[in-house]
Amino acid sequence: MPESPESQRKTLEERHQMSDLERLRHSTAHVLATAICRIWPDAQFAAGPPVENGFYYDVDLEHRITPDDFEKIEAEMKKVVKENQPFEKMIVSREEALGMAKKGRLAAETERGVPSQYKIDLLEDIPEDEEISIFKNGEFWDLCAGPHVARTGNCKAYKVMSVASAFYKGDAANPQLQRVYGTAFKNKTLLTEHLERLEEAKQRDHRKIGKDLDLFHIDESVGQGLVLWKPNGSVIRQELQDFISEHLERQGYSQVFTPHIGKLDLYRTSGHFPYYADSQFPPLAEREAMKILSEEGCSCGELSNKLETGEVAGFLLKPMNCPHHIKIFQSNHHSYRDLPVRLAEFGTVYRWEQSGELGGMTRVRGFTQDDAHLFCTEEQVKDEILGCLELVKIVLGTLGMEDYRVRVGLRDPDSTKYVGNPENWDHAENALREAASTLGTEFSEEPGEAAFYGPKIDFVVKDVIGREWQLGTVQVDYNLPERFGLEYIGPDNKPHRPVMIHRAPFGSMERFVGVLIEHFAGKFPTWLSPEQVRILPISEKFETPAQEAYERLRKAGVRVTVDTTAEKVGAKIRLAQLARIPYMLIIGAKEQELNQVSVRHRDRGDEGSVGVEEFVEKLTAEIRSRSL
RNA sequence: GCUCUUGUAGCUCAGGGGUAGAGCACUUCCUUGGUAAGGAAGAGGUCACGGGUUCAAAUCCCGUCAAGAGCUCCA
Repeated sequence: MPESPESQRKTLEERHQMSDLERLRHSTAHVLATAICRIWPDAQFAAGPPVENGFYYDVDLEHRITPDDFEKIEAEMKKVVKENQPFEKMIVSREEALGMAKKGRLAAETERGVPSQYKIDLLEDIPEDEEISIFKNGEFWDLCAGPHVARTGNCKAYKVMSVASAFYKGDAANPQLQRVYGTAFKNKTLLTEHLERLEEAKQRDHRKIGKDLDLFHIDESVGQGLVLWKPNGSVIRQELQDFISEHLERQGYSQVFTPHIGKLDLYRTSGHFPYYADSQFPPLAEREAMKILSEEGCSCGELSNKLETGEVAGFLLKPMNCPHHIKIFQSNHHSYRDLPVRLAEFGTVYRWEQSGELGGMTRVRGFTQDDAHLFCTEEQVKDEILGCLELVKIVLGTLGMEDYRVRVGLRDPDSTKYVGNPENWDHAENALREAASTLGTEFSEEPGEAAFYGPKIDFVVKDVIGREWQLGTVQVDYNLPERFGLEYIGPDNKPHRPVMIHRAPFGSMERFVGVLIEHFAGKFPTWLSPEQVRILPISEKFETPAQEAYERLRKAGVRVTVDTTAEKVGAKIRLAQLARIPYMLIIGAKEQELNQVSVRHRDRGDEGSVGVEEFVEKLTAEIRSRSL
């Protein structure tokens, strides 16, 4: 995640550890600023750091920079590079720096009538004991701690990528600046390679592949962020559910089903309402109450107030499954001998995500979690967490997703959004930390990433554009058992409070499948492929043997079709390839005579001909083993 | 939610003040073939929606809705 440098100020020491590439990109950011400054001298610059795939510079400017301007900016950058200006560092006192900023001399080529306002502000953020430096390239002077490459001539492989807006210092209360993104590499070859990679990544985008392969559809008239799973996508989802269900069975889970709504009071108890009302769909008021209120001429605002205070009863589309599962747990008395109780449900939840956040399947407003809640004793917590982690590892391993990172989300000591007592938090955080250390994978502890009710372990993967997505998650919760007054009877014949664990190995089916589409670039392993085999008769004459092979495969439970169109095999193969179908069976005179089929694999190509029985045997073994 | 960009056939896109165009997909016919595109004909669109300007709007302006990128957010 590109952090804004202001909010996460780097120490000078950290800055000097900048890699060569970061240094180059940082310098190229200065070249960009120099160019922009020459084209629009009234430009006011804020910060311009290197980021994961390049750099950006934030600029406040009357003129709206559009992609049409990129060529002009790049041409001006080229001149700056050609001038081969040395980057010179000058140590100045705070007063000198402030003086320059007031004359508009910072992030500029000359003194200007107006002060360099953002630089003045940034100056204030520099700690008293830190040295203040100006970096000059040619006439362009900028407040900057460096480090830089030797000369602008080193920055010869760059590209202005995009322009977007960003809040100054990442705070929505601040003015919005234009953030110009660029990238830079040591040489043109590396730059070209990078651009090609980006182009490839575009081809893997789950929104594109989802359309090409008919996996899902999002319809304007249904609503933003509400995914319609088409038949092909549904096959994948169902296969994933069956897969995980086998492991749930093995691990002693019980499957449950619960409705999509619950009374507001339920969520008052859980703390989700009205505390998180902004991120929920608005409540549904009861019909009778609505009628009375409308007769009284009650406004929407009043209604929503009455719903919040509880004067009017209503229901909420569930933002989480936990309260329902808790009520299942509470519907029986539990002995310590019953624990752990593990309740699993593919539970659909609804959250009112900001419109600007929605995208494809990875950020949606209605989604199905492969959810479960474990109710256990304090002593069982650790083993149960390990069981959950095992599940996540099985999921990621089976799908060949190796490129993930593990994040232990802890509470932010400075925030007040967390509920529950600090002692329980310490317990829970320690339990997770211990469990994470048994993973055999590196993990990072990140304060502030905890859920409001407890700490968690997240498995985070990147999508094609480098954005990170939380998939699998395991969360320890001491809070909800407290709020709902959960208990079990211990060996001492006294009531005790159980601990709750929330976990979802996939996270949500929508997000997981979205990421999975990109992971496989649409080439799902056979067991997940919506269409596993397509039979391609060479001409109409061979439709009978094709039909026989089809029936045989159907009987074996294979998802198979026959392409009977009046096309040549070449065309049929092309379509099957585009549909990423794992196996094509070609049947012509030769095969008919030998009672065989010619096997073509989408990646391995022609694999020669075999008898149908033999093919069915190998294929079903491949599917059963869920091999990659 | 904010800023910018975009919205034309099922898909990918061209065009652009004088009432619509290509390729693919679709339908029908011809072709009966050997590992990534055989041929012909046909059908398909209130140019996202609602206003405004104009003799005339798909085209210009405003609003709404939706999508994309980034920011903010994400129990």
